[in-house]
Amino acid sequence: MKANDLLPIGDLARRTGLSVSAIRFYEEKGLVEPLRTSGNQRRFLRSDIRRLSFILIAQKLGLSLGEIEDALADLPQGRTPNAADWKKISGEVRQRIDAQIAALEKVREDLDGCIGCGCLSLKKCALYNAGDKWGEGGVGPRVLR
Amino acid sequence: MKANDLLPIGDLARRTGLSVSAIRFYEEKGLVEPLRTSGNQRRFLRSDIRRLSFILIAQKLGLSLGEIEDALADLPQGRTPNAADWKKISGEVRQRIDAQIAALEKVREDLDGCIGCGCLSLKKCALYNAGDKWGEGGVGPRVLR
DNA sequence: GCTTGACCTCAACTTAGCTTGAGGTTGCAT
DNA sequence: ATGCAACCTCAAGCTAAGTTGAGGTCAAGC
Repeated sequence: MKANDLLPIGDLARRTGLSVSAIRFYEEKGLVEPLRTSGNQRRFLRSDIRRLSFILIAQKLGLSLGEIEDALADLPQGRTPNAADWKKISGEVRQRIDAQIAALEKVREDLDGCIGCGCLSLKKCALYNAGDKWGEGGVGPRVLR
Repeated sequence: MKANDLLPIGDLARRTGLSVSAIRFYEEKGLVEPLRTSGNQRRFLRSDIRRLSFILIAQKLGLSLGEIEDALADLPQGRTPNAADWKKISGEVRQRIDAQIAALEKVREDLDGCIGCGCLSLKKCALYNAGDKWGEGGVGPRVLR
């Protein structure tokens, strides 16, 4: 087998499907903390493959990199995370999925009501009012501050 | 009752919860096409309230403004859309919701499998591979071109 | 008929999440 | 020992979806 398990950034990119620049960007954001060779090249742990895969998955669930960082804060960067570690943060993700599904089902229900009435006519419309609730986490017009 | 049903932009903003600047931005994008007074001020049809509400809803389902424009292309800009019009495009949205729910259920299922094995370890991992499927429409690392 | 709040345009700025490019260095295979 | 692909940093650019501000105009009520 290979002498040690440290991966250069290109390998990690190939194995995660991420671009090299994206991985460097994630490092900048503190999501991964690779080691460095004496010549300053990044060397990643095998466990970083999981870490990055997790980032991809969490992103697709709509979490921002900041939120992902928080979630990953529980995972020790030095130690290869074990099943219990993953179970914990996967559990958090699972809750998020459940919440999203529930929200979507609510929308669908409201929309079905609206299809009948052709409304979408504000104030009195369930869909419209629901909108303000499931707005958290959506895109929508930005309200700064 | 009021002489005619043309609304200035501020009224529309108040009634949709959007900001004035956002509505102007949507016009720029071709999502609404208000009339103009002789003095060049925008005047919106009542039906634009629905139109904008629909935009808000569709956005929260993760559609981009471009996709929303496509969906709305079926709605005539001059004529007040009727129940059948709305039914048609609401139907499209409903399908989208269904698809999203199904995708999330798939992820949840896979994640449950992964919690057991603590994997997330690529290639062989269902979650990882699923990722590439439900990636369409997600955020994720940008791949241009 | 004047005032004043609502409206107008246009340009520049914002945030997230990256990509691209320039210019230079490393490290593995031969 | 050397070639060259893969790596490095840093700055600038990009997209989406708006916001903010400057400087100016409109229109409705008194």
